[in-house]
Amino acid sequence: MSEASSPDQRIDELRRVISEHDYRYHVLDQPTVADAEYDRLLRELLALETEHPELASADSPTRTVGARADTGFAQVEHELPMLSLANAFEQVDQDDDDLRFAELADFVRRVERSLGVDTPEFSAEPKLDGLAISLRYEDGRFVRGATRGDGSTGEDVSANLRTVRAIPLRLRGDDWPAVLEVRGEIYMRREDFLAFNAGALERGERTLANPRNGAAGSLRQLDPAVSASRPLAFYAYGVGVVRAGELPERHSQTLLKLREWGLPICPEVAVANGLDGVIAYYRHIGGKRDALPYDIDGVVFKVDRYRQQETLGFVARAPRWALAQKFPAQEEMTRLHAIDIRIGRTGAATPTARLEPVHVAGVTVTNATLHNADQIARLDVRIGDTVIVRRAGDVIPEVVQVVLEQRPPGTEPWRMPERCPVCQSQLVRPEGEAVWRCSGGLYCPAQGKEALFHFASRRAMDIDGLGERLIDQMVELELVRTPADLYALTVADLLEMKRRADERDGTTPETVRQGRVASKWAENLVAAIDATRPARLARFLFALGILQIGEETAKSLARAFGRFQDIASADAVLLLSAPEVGPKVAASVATFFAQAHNREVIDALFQRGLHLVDEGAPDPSFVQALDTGQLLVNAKRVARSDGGELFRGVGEESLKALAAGADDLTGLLCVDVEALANATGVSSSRIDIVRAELAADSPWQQRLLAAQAQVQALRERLPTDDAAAALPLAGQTVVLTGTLASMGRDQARERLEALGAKVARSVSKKTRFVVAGEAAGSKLARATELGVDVLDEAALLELLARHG
DNA sequence: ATACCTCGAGTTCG
DNA sequence: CTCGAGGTAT
Repeated sequence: MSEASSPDQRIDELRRVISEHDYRYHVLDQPTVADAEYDRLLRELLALETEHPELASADSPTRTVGARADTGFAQVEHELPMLSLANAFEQVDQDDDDLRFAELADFVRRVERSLGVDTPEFSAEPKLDGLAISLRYEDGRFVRGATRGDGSTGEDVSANLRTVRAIPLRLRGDDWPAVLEVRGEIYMRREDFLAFNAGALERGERTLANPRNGAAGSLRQLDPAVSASRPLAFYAYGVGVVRAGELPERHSQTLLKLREWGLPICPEVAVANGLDGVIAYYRHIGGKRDALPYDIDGVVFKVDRYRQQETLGFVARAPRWALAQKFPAQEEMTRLHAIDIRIGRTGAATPTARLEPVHVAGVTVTNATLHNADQIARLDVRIGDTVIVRRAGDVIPEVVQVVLEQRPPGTEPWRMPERCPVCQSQLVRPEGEAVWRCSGGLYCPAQGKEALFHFASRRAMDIDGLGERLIDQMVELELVRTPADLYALTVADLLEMKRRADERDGTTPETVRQGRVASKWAENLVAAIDATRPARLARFLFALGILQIGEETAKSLARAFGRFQDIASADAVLLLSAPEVGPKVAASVATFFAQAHNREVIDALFQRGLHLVDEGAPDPSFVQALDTGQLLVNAKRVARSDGGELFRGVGEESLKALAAGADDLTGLLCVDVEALANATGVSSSRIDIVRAELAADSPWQQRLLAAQAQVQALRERLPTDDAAAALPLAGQTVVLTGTLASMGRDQARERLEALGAKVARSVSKKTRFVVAGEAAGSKLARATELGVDVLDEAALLELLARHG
């Protein structure tokens, strides 16, 4: 590169070199210069062009941004319409390939029959999730680019397309047709999309919803400078109008030609033979879908030979020689019609989006959770919005984002209603919590129903046949209000209820019209309820639906106390010492049993024959830890969580030392301060504080004395012989994942728990081992990652057998 | 105080 | 499965 060259020579040379680098980067995917060097060349060219405006050129690789379009885009009629492809969907839940790919198989068979060919050849390529465009080249120069529009008329977005580096402004070589229309897809690489959004977030600008929207939105910018700032990419996948004889005989060869001319072609394109070939290709691309640097929504198959394409022709507007085989979509856009409030068992008010039905990942989605009011505010979801719905990870649909461009005018931010939609009670949000709750409690039918449903559910009392519909009817016809009412039901009650429900709904079942009465279901239900009368303590505790008490905590309480009555009457100060129980949980339990209406329901249950079959002795280590010192410590924690303060300035160590020095509470109240101070090393001023707060008829004195009596009662119930052999898996945490052939997960869990193991839900480094069945997923991966032992089903069975 | 680790609770569709 | 929050270990 000579220093002496004139500006126009240097400009020519730079343009040539930069174009070559663009080609190597975008088409060959083999860059030969570092980004910095490329940028330097580009800057030099830009400087020269600015300095010598007379040497400017529309197809300079600087892609100097064109003028802003004020009035929108000109309409462009496509000389040859841009086709839409027939879509085929994989039938999920089908093992047989012929059924899974029924539409694809039909397509291939139709092609075979029409052509009289045995194994037709298809050009196969991924279907990029972007925006289809058409580029027009005249004498090798880019003259115009347009969106697909409705297929026959699109919008002229030439100025924006000129800023896309992957689109050549001049074709390479010299054997191109005088007029060439290239069809292809504008898209955004995932990586570029993420980087762009990260940058936008930093600059406080609006982020793009997803790569597809990013590509489409960027092209429709009136100001090309905005397009230029977006990381757009392009792949060509076909041609529009060309004169006969100017192209090869096959589509796949045309793509190679386009590549020679400098147009980027997706490297995944291939030729597939017959049905087996196209299915294999679909699988191949599906398998590397996540590894591809861009989003795709399927693959496209086109009959490769143009001659054969002509024979097949068109149906309506879709070619009979091409088919798009779609992957199950992971994200879709749809309209949000309304936001409903659901009231859960605990009164939690959960907003739910009611959506225009849309296919996502193989199912039709009509509802999606919005979690809570904060989430709605964060997304700024409004009624009437177009939203993007995703089935994340597994199954549960969620609203990911609002498409602001499509927001109808006149919308307002959504607000949580003031009253419960079911019982009209005030909705309140406890301080520091994210959820709003209906304050109606059991008065609220929604909460009552949910409480009943929970009571009857499989993991609680497991009342077979008592489902949501039946509970709805029972509550609405005022047959049942609380779980206790279930145990008073008779077959006659149920039949009467059914009759009234049918009457109310105006439905008369076939059996009634025939003058018969179907009563089997009612007999079964009464029997199912009766079967739950002998109940297990932990399940019953869980079934009561105490806030914060799930299965695990219920088990922990059951094990620690051994007897229902001792839990129901326990002070929070005792509860706090049970494993996994802290101040919040302890308060929740104590409050529940302090409520008169809860006690009434429980009494009624016992009166109607419910009894606990597995009550036993309390857990020795739990009871032993509950000495006077621990009671004082617990009292201090309980007081603090109530927002108060007890034994201010006296630490836990000091409290324990004092209790130890004074034997018990009574001793602590009577003993000589000086002597105690000497014996324990706790300052007499601290002892005074403790004693002042435990003064006669102070509430805490009453309470702690009662608590001490409760502990004493537990002590008396401790097992006399300590021969209770240690369980083989005591203290070990294990995790189950995947499907076991020989037993259900619940059964495996019970058997492991019977050996003393704790069966947790997630894997951590504290997990002793993971049992991995068939189709184990992320938990197995995590176990491997953390180096946790993994047992297969055979090893589990062996372990269970070894320990009886 | 902080960093895990678990649990509780709510969730959709067929 | 995910989120939030409670509990415990450090």
